[in-house]
Amino acid sequence: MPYTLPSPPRSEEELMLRVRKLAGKTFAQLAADIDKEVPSDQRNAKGWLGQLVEAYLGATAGSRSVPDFESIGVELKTIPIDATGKPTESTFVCVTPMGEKAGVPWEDSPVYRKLKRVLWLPVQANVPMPERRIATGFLWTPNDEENRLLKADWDDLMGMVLTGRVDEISGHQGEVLQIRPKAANAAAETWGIGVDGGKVRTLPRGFYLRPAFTRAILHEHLMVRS
DNA sequence: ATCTGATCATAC
DNA sequence: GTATGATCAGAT
Repeated sequence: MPYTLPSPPRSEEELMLRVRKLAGKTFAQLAADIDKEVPSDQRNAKGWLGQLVEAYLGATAGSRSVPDFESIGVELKTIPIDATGKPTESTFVCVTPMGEKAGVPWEDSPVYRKLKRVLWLPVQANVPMPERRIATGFLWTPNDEENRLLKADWDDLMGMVLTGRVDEISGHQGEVLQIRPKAANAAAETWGIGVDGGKVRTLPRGFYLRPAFTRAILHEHLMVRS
């Protein structure tokens, strides 16, 4: 029986019913279910996996700046994990604000809002796309400690952005949250803040969660090895 | 083996 | 260019 693409979930419970149906499936199976083709070269289809899962679960946000499941305020994050359950990649959160929004307090920050309620969906990494399996997804809200760590990094990093030192930021900074390039290529430019407080052209960047942080989240919620 | 900086696709 | 979805690949 073919799977019909669902309307947006009306509750977290409804969403998690769909998530449970995904557990254990391969992307070959999932793609066949909803009549899509697995791309032959994932170097040219980096976002395909996430977009397929969005369609399957009834996400509607597209490229708009709203949660994937807008009506229930849930953000979907697929996360690649190796055979031991460790994330193999960092997790993109949002673009680093460098305009008027750069100075907002943590509770009003795009990082805080994005991570307020997340559906984590681990996906097997390091195997060909058709064979990659989806694991058990779970809902997450940062606990007090996680929130404290995130806020500390936000404050530190945005302090540099606000004082015109964005070009001095490297991916080494930040305990759980880092700032790295997020652009079509290294020649891309956006407006940032200069040392004199004026506007300067600079490379667009984004906030990413370090793998060690997401690994801890997975271990809190799932039974995984090492 | 891990991490940072760079990159790919698509919609608007 | 900005937003969404991420992974690639060279450096360490």
